[in-house]
Amino acid sequence: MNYWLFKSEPDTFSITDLKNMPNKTEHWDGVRNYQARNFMMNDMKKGDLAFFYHSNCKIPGIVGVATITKEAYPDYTAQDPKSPYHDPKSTQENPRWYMVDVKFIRELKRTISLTELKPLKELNEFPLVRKGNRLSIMPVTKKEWNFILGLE
DNA sequence: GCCAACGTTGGC
DNA sequence: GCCAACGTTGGC
Repeated sequence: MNYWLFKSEPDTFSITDLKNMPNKTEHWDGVRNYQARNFMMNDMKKGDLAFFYHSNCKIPGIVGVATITKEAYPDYTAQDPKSPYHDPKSTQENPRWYMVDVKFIRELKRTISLTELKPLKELNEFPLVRKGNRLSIMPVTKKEWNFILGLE
């Protein structure tokens, strides 16, 4: 099993929004970055666990845990001209972008903030705390996963 | 709102 | 295939 971190802007889609979805599940559309897409397509499996991270907000940090319930399939918003995620280069025959389904598991008892995570030497290799990191989906090692949950 | 860091685009 | 220009991300 693999571990992941998903970034989301709470103003757009928060952990609470995920919890309130029917079946507490939502398709993770709008990923338009090849590295993040490749993680989904190549390595993400049903049953994998993921941190839910709030970005671009007052206190950026990890706020919850989710799981993958459906493996990569074409992101249809890329073919929808009305969608903000529309990509004219993506077609039905040759979809450029993919998404997975993500299900809410739980909220953390508290937000584990980016500020708190940054100086921890156990997380030196964790992409999230690296300067200039912009990945919206990133892998988390088992060690990092357990370490971070231990901070809760 | 600023801006550094980064990814993507497209001309050559 | 290089790289400048541009757009976006996301912390602060």
